[in-house]
Amino acid sequence: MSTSKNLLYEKQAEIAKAIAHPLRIAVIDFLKDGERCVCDIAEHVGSERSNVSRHLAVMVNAGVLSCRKEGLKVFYWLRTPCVVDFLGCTTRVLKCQAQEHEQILSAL
Amino acid sequence: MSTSKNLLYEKQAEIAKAIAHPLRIAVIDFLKDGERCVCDIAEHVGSERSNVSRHLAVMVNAGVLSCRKEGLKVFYWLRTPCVVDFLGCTTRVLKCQAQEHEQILSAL
DNA sequence: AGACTATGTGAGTATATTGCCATATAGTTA
DNA sequence: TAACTATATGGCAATATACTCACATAGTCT
Repeated sequence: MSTSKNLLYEKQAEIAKAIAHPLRIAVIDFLKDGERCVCDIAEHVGSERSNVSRHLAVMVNAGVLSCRKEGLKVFYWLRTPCVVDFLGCTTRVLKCQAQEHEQILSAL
Repeated sequence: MSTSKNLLYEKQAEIAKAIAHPLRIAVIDFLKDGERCVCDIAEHVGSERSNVSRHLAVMVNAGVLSCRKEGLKVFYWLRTPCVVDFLGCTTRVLKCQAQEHEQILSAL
């Protein structure tokens, strides 16, 4: 495999890693309707602000989120809405798994 | 947030985690054209078979891949093609980042 | 200026992930 | 049966990640 391909895969993995956490997925799901401040996000996902702030930084760093300051608050939003589509893909995978389990059960 | 939602987010994160590795993304990209055996995958991504085997197991466990045995070989394939779309999403994120960097450069 | 609110960060601990080696397992072929 | 090939797995060391607490920073309001 070429070096440029490997570099691409690393970058893509970085983005996937930035999504691959229950709390961060909860944030993405919360932000699909528009921007929110840290305090609202923290309350919604039920975690400490310092913790949420760090998770948000990870996603901004990977290019998944953007943010803007307004007074005391910092608002975050999805920079590329297609990450929401990915959540749809994961539910498809889960449905696929559930169907298989059903088939196994009905064969018992 | 409800407990069922949290359970969903955890499952979704598990799937994202199963994708979030350069080698595993290389595998997904390789499998988009159809099933392949471990030895072919290992050669293509340029890594040890034992290592590749473990990564494949992670993805099967998460429901991203399926496999079948044929003689000595084990063939793996994408169980839900939409994970390939996710790779497209990551490249969109990267393009978005590149454009921003360009804008910054041209403003210097 | 001083009190207050929202957010970010350093440090430490706990836990998870990865890669490598050696070895086990399973199927093939002579 | 013995040698061989493909794949999987146990154990270990190195590294990365996550959470919590305390504290720092920055903006607001009186």
